[in-house]
Amino acid sequence: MEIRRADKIAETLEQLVFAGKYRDGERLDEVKLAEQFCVSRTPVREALQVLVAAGIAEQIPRRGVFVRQPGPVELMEMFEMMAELEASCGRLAASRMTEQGLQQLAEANARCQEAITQNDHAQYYAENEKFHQIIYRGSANGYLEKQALRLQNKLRAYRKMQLRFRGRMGQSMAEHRQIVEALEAEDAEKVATVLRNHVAVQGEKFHQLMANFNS
Amino acid sequence: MEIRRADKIAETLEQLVFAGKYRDGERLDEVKLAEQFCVSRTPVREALQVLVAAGIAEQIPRRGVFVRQPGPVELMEMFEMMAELEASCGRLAASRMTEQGLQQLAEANARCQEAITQNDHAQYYAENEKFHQIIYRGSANGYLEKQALRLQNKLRAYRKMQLRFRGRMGQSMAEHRQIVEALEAEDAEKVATVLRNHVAVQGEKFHQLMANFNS
DNA sequence: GTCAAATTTCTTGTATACAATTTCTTCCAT
DNA sequence: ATGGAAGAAATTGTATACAAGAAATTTGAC
Repeated sequence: MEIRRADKIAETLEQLVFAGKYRDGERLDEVKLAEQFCVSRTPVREALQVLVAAGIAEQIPRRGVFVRQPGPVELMEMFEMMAELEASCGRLAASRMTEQGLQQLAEANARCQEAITQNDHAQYYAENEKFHQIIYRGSANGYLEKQALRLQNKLRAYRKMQLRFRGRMGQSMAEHRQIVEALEAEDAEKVATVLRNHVAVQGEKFHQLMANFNS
Repeated sequence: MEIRRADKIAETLEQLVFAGKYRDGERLDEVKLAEQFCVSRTPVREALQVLVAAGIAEQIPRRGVFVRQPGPVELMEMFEMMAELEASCGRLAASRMTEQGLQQLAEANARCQEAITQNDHAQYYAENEKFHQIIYRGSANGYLEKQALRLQNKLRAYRKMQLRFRGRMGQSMAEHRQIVEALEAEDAEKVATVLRNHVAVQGEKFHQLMANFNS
């Protein structure tokens, strides 16, 4: 798989954009990138098409493609949608999660806890993501799972910032336990509510402010 | 906008695939399409990239791109996600919908009713879609709105089948009124629940069957 | 000196040529 | 006949060449 150079370039560019290597509105020069990757313009152009289709960049005909970093409003919107998606996954998982899935959740939670006691942020992020991914999987809806994974990936860089707050990791763990309890009790509404709040955190109020401001 | 021939080709191909012009797994021949569209392979290839990125087709390196029509399982999954997205939109709209939005809903509903009395299916479909789109908009979350519109578009062809059942239009209208009432009462949970059931219809039970079957 | 029109340069979009790999066909041995 | 290897044909991926439009620069008029 992936003998195509264009795919590798697309992946690399995507990571670079997510890593904030390019500013919002910055033009992605085909010839420069071609030189940089030691290929012709053709595979570069195909890679750019992928970025455009993914909403990472915008194409203006006869002008070029420009990276599109989400502003604060769009970011809040994305977080809010993430919260809703997770709530949906949780609701469905409540009645569909297998015994095995619940066990995986417990294990992931244990590893989260361990990361906290060792104060290993990077490890916590990784295990926290896995915890949520298990819930996506638990929805037994492959399409929903895929969309949730996509958005989780898009928000990764920003989620890290948000979790730097003191004590957030500890509170997050407590919420994880609540989530697992609700899943074990198969209480769909509670799972959804707790998960939504867990992900949204301060997003809701911020967004309402924005919405009122715009309308 | 859209001076690029590749974009026009992508749009056309997308419509053709949605219209069921291509079977699942069918290969999209670059040279044939190039002839068909009277262009070289280059714009055709760019168009195919777009389809692949949109999940409409799949690319196997050095083999070609093949259309990927959703099977019954994936379709149910998509319908389920649509129901969840609509529920999310409705929940958020409950507290954010403007007076103007509510009025637009009433108008759309009136046009739906008129289409029913005239037994104009096509018109009903169109107005029904608008009704839901107003709710997406009402979520005051542009990102969520966009995703909802995307999925609505993807499911259009299949939704039409589903609504052919006798009496479905009438029941659908009754549910619409329930939704508007709940929105006016700003009862977020009720809006979400009614909308979810409105969209899901028979999907839930079918899917649980599948989920149990697979695990 | 400033503004505008024209020309030049640069960039994107498309066509074509070539390379690399896969698939199909043919031919031969068993 | 069947199975496999070798070669031919076809198809994708990439490079390069060309065309068309946009941006930049120059030139000229006032």
